[in-house]
Amino acid sequence: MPTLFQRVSAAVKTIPYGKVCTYGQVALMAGSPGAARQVGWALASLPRGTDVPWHRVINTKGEISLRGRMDAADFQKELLQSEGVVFDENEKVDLDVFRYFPEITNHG
DNA sequence: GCAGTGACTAGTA
DNA sequence: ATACTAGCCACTG
Repeated sequence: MPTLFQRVSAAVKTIPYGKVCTYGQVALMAGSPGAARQVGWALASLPRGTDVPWHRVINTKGEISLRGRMDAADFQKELLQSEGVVFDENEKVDLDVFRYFPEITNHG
């Protein structure tokens, strides 16, 4: 059984280019619905230059949630914009357009 | 084991 | 819309 860190990493890697996902959604993908906080912990624990597209993970409000890491938040925003993600004047993402659901169903 | 903390989320006022 | 509260799970001291 891989660690949460590994599961989160794998889940985030499934987010395609130009799409974003919420912490809760990633937690669900990782097999721990409700463990959105742990997703943040796992992403914060990611190394620099990782293969994990951590920047495609935002909160349920469509905002970049990085607390105490505004520099990283700006970096994430730039990365997303680089992928074609558009931000509101409030620096929010239109989740209705960008939120990505990788066939998360309970019947499987 | 207990208490504190955290890149979260949903509910209530 | 903002502020406060409760729940969540894993790491750290």
